[in-house]
Amino acid sequence: MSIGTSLASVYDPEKVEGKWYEYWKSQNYFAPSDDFSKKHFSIVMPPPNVTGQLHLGHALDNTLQDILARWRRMQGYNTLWVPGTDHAGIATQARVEENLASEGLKRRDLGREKFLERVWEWKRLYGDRITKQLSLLGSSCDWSRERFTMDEGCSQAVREVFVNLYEKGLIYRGNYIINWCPKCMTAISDIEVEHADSDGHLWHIKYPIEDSDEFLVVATTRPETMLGDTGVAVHPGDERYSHLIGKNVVLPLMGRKIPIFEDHYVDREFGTGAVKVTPAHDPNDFDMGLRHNLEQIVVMTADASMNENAGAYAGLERQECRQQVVKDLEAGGYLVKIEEHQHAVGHCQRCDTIIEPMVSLQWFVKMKPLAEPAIQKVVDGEIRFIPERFTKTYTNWMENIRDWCISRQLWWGHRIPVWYCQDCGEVICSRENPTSCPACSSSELKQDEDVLDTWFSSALWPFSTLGWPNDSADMQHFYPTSVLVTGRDIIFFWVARMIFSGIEQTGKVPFHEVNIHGLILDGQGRKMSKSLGNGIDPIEVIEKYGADTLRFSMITGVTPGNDVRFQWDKVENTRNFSNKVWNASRFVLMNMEEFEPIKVEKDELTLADRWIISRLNLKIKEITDLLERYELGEAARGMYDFIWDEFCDWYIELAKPRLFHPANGREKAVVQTVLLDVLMGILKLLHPFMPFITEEIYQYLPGHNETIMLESWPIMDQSLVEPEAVEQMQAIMGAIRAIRNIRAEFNLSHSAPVKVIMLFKDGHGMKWFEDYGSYIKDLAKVSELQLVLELIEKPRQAVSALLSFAELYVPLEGVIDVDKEIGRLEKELKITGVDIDRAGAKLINEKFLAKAPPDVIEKEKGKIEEAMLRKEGILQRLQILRGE
RNA sequence: GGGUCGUUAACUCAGCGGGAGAGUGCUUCCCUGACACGGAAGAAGUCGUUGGUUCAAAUCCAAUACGACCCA
Repeated sequence: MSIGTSLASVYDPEKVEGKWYEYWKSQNYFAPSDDFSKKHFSIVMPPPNVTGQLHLGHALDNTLQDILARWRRMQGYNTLWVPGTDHAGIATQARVEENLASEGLKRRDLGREKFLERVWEWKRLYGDRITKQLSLLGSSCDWSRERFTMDEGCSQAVREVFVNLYEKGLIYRGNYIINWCPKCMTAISDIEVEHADSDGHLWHIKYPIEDSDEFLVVATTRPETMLGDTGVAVHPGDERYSHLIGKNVVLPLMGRKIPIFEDHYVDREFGTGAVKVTPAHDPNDFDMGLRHNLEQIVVMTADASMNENAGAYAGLERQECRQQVVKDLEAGGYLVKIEEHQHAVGHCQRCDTIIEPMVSLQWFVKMKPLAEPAIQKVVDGEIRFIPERFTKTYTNWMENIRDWCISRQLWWGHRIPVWYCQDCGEVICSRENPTSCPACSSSELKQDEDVLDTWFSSALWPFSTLGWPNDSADMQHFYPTSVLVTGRDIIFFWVARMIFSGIEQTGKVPFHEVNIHGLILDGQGRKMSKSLGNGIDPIEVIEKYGADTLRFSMITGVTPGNDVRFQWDKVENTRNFSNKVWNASRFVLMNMEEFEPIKVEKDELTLADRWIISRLNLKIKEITDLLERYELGEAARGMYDFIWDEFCDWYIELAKPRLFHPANGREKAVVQTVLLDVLMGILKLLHPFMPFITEEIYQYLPGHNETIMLESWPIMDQSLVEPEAVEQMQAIMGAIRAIRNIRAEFNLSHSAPVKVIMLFKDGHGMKWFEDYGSYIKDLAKVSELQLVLELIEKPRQAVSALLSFAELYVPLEGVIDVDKEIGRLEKELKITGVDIDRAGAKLINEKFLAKAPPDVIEKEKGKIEEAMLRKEGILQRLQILRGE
């Protein structure tokens, strides 16, 4: 019994995948070699958040990286793929707080230290879970180099960068307007705010002019903020208001006198063309306030209720306050009108609470000096976005960037390395924890309570994971990394920040290419989210269908950068493909008995052999080129088509007779060799996409080595590509299809033998079929095949197919319905006519003849010739049938 | 308001200057010694609309409609 027959007829990934992953890991195949003389290929994994488990987006992201890593490794690159996780400050803290809440606890009940212990516990649990999931997916990352954004090395990098930027004056602390989340109780950066259109109102309010009966009407969407108004602005030169410039209004409800001034920011078309200015609670007003030296009056507390500056409204929650203010304005006769108005409202990315813009004391990174070189490197092509269009997304954002608020009023994260002297007020920022004040020697030092934005540490990931700021071997050999693979949703959050951080800290770009992919959507095209409950756990898919299937189904036929809808149908189809690969391999293995490896001579190869070998070599080139261009979707599809259609449906079928009824032992050995070689080539090409099944099959193949992972990536051998073999095979396939078509149309049973006569126009074509007529006999179930150059009498009782190189007849005495056959031919005649007209129109067009490239003209000539021949054949055939 | 992407067969999507493709579904036949998670054959599309460039446009350009997303 051969190996093949002992294999199950249905592939079961569950029995295979875990085993090989353990093997690969134990053999250390994922780690790069110490031989740093080889060209390197390195990727750092976008670190998943330790907030929970991986979703399909991570599965896609890591599949893409694993394909690139496995492929480059096989190509001989010293390949390093660094895995790791992100502490995800605000997100993780929120999850742990939720958890605490279920025990009736708040973080302040525990205190900073105890709380952090809880978070570390959480991190261990979910960090491990993520590691497990990445393993299940087959990720060939080097676990010995696994990192975490808050491990010692990364923390050292964070500290170094902070101090560095601080010393250069690129980090500063100050009172500026920031986005405050009243639920998370922390400042957040501009990009952590999500804007959503909402139906609101536009309140028109009268502001009386000081010492006058006149008044001015302002329009606002947020009347409660008027309590903090410190000015009214109009567009410069707006004649409606020019006489009021320099005067004051008396702020209703508060009685404060505030100035009227001009500013270009004001849109004269919006509302009344006059706006109230609240510098402490609106970013635009903040800027105007700075331009015109206005007072900033914060009227809210950290939980977004009104503070003592709100006078009588102190203590009210901001929504209640709004209602009360409107009511009071109305009572006082200040309310002119209320309009329906749609406007964008900012929400916290994490908890969806409405953001309160607020002036607050925070730490910032000065962005202009960092952004400029970061834009330049991309413009210069030192960093290339794939697809290219994301370059614009990146540069547009970088060009309009504002300073980055990096302090967070959280506990989970890197604590800001700044101390304040309690005695003299000195601010100390240093690499080592200070013990005494350098100014007054006091030991009363207090560290800043805040932590850094979680993206501050992610921004350093490509070099912090390689050992920076130490001059490590990994840093020397693997930095800059080769490519960054990530989703289009974090270009701003992460990619941009890695670029400017890398350039600033290491003097080099962190990577040369950025491969951006889209998002995984649900079957209806919606983003997967917790609230919709439409998320799919990759583990569920892996358990049902296997990791290879999940990987392959997510990327097949997907355009780079485009979103992907997750379809169970497609997963199932891919499962079928896995099974196809399995069974084709099983077939090959089943027929390996008595196989001794032989050296096959070229003239021993049949047409089918030469055809499949040619096709394989062309496929090697095609797949390699596609991978080079990051067209992984097309590459996967190319493998699918080649394996299923060309290898299984044609080559294996043609191999059968030679395996089952060989003329001699040598003939069988030849076909066995070709089958094995082609299968080996297929497995290697497929391995990066489907690592598990390819390893499993590989290990059964005669002559295999340790692992398919260490096999070299195939290279096209031009000497094995024979275009004539491909052409000849195509002609024969065409004839087979024509006969099968006739069988189907005339309901000839599978077992019914048919006779076929082929009439050739010349000996060249006939020769092709003489040598390989057996293909037609075998695959079209033809009992008798006559090849002729002349027919004494063309059979009337026959069905015909007109091929470009021959006329094909299937005599069907008694079976054929002449009228039906005439109808069939007339339809074909019409199609042929269209072909002739189209090609003909081109060929009589002088401009076409003058301007089109010669090969295109030749092609058109060929088409028309071929169609004319077919037409002639059809006409003759019709004559015969009609008995004319 | 600015920007990006999409609009191709019933559905989900490839293709992106020279004869409309795949998978699923549908119709017909077939358990033919790898696979019914299979094989064979077939039906099915004025490639959103309107202009333009070109010998040639699903493919390039410009408008436009609709949908999705991003930024403000």
